[in-house]
Amino acid sequence: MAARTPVLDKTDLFGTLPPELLEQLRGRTALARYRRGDSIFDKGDPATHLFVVFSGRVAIVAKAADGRESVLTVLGPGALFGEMSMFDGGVRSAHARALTTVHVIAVEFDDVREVLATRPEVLWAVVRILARRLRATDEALSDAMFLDVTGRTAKRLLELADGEDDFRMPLTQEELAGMVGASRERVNKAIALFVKLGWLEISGRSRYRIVNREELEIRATI
Amino acid sequence: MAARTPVLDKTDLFGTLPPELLEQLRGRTALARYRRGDSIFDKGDPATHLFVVFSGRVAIVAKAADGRESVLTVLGPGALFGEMSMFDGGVRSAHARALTTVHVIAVEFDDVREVLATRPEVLWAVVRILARRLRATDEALSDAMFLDVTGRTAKRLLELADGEDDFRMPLTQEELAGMVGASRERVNKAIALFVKLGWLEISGRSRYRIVNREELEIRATI
DNA sequence: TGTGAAGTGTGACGTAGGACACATCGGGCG
DNA sequence: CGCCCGATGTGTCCTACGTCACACTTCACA
Repeated sequence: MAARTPVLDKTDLFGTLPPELLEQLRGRTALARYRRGDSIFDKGDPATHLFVVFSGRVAIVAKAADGRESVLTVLGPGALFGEMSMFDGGVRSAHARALTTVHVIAVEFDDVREVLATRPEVLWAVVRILARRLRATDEALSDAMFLDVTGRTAKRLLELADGEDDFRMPLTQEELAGMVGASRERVNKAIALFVKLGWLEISGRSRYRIVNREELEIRATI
Repeated sequence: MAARTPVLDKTDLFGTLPPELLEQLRGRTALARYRRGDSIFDKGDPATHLFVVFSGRVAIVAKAADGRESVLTVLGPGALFGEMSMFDGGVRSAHARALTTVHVIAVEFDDVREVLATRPEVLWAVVRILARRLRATDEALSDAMFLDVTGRTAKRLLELADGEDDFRMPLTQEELAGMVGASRERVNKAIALFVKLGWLEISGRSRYRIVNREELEIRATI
């Protein structure tokens, strides 16, 4: 897996690093592989590494006492995760789980800290990442307050489509429901509605096609 | 208002600054005063300053298209706000409103950027602040998914009490409802329930007293 | 010290969405 | 190639919560 660097240096965090530092860091990374459903870390675990998704999809998940789950984000190649505990707690604040077969690059906190100590201006990248994420969460919170399940489902679908019209749904409806903050059945009915309205088409189990993006976007606003 | 520095240097952000830089910064700050209900900034406004609460309480508010409001946070003396747009957008992403008569210290982004350019390690403080806030928002999001209105009300009450048993409610029930993400009437009924159960006492319009913190905490978890 | 507007308390009723129960479908593995 | 299990689709019923409607309280200010 020698082609690891191209992913690392397209990362928001490490992309700004001067080549020699990036090279130094690369020498210390490890590549790990997980299958669908595997836990990468659990809430409460002591944290020592941050991760960059190399291939596949990872979900960050919060769990309620009674076992219900809420998917906070879905991450694809290039995305950084697990870095939060480097800055505050030291223990993981949520669960990370493989949604597909994934390869993740693991970097030790200490190695990153070393780089940050040498080049504190790299912290600008960290700050930008956190700020962006904070906005996203704030928006999700507003959505939870202001939109109904159908609206939230439309919104999450558009997010997962990621600008494409044809896309592969990386989540089961159960997991999507966790993201939307509703029951699986409700979300299913919302999707069925979009199909009936002719805004969305589904073929096979996970090939989705957005037919009327306009209307979906409007429904995601009201 | 010469006593401005003591507040500034107890701030997470500026507290770590070496005295001479703090002094330099202090010379460039402005103090502004707002009355209850005044807007400090609105969503979409171009942003040029960050603020530190000197006295009083400030609410950060999201607004829906139809006018409904959700209070994202309530901030007291020493709290930093309005700094987000320094790191990404450049426009304000939410509304800030005075809950009481407040004094805020305003600092120009450019002045802060200057300090950060000289001392990039101050960014550690920024990162810590953002990380903490991100956790808080993530938790609020989980709460919105997993807890019922009564549970969320209990939780927000405990937060607003801020560790004290006797406290002054800085919000109207309307605003508290915005924080909880429910209707004013429901929240009122939740509070009435806590009073009936003997967990809480209310005197006057806004003097609250937590009688049974234990039970409230349990109810805020289920 | 009285008065009104803003804030609070509480019931009646309607509805979005959760829980449950099942039918059906699809694709991965033997 | 077929079998089986997890994922999806859909109806029925029930509950938590929103909306509306109105009485009561507080306190700011005249």
